Amino acid sequence: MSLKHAILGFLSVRPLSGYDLKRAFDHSVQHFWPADQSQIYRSLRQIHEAGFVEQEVIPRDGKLDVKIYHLTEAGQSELIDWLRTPLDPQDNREPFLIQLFFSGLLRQDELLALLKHQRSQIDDLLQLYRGVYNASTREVDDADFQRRVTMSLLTLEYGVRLNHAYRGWLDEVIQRIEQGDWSPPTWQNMLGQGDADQGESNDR
Amino acid sequence: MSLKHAILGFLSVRPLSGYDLKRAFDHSVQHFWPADQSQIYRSLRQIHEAGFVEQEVIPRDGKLDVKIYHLTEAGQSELIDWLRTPLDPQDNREPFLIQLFFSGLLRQDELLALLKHQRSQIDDLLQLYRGVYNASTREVDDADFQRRVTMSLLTLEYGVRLNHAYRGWLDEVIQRIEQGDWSPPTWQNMLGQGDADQGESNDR
DNA sequence: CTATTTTATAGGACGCGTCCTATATGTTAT
DNA sequence: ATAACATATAGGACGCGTCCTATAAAATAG
Repeated sequence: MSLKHAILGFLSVRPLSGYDLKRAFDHSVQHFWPADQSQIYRSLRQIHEAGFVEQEVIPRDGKLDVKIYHLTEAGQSELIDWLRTPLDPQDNREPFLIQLFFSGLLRQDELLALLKHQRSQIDDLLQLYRGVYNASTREVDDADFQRRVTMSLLTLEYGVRLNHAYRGWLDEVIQRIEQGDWSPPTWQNMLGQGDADQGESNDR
Repeated sequence: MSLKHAILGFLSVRPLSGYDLKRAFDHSVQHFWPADQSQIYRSLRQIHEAGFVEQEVIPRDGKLDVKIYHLTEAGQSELIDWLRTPLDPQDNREPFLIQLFFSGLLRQDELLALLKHQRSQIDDLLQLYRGVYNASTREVDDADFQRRVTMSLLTLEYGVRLNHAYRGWLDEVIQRIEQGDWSPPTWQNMLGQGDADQGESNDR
């Protein structure tokens, strides 16, 4: 259900067409929420039917009309309601884990090739993130815009942190398998290398 | 496409019914690949039509037949082929990031409440994982079984590592927002607190 | 000058996943 | 004794997402 709300989020800044929205997605949240063009238009239609946006139709001779979507009050409050709603965390299906889980059917060198390929993929992603970071830290204007840039960087940081952790895990798995170490990891091992923090300070 | 291959994976160990498969999923890979009962049966039908499994039909008076699925040679090689195929990493859509991204419409205390709720959810998950870990380290029999337990623990370790990183990131975001610090994080910040490793050793 | 890209919207087909419901019997809880 | 759960399979409806295709004109690249 997040795509519709992300659209409302963008429209809360200023009115946009479906095409504008596609670009907005591609330029800001694409890293953690890629949006399909078709899906945007379909969602827009549903959002419109629900009364969360109004269409400003701009005719173009011969071609299909351009439709600029304006957030209504109902849309604004729907968005804010959703923003306030705690979501339960997603189960992040990672197909690679299925491969690893059933990799008993592979030879050790095949498994290692798979793991190393995965690691290089993560490295590529991490480098891509770094590029995004470098690009985004160049222009900072007013305070409101600054806040938005920071938000953007926080979500980017999420991506970097998680992929960095992924990379670290892959490294250790590769090391263990290369050394033929099939002993089960300890819980301390699981939390990360030198980390002695037990995380027993749940303040809630 | 991973569900079908996961099913083939389970069937490569021993023939199972749809019902058995559902239990197998729930007891071993549920943490990173929850499987819907209906979806399992549907996939089983498709896998059967593709010739990757054979049905052993066991009639039950009045009730629907029990069908035990046996992996065929075609199925075995399909599985091994897939296991050898490098997959590109998934984009892990995390709805919470959308909320954070558009949280400019919330008051600071509302944002903090959201963040802390998320953190407690992660803590719950982490504790659940710890329970799974404790349960799985109790029984270790033969060497082949040991290998499977270790595989299981490696995937669990993946979950622990990533959620641990998630938690750490949340903690820092909470801290920054509580201190009203809206300055953009540095790249060093992004890679994790005291971590000076630049990860420039891409051997591929 | 031609080919591609950009601007702009939208439908079709299909895959995967979730939730709900139906059917039917035996076995445990309360 | 009755309610709930386990065993076992399967269809319907629906949502979200992806990929492909159509249409059409202007702008830009080679």
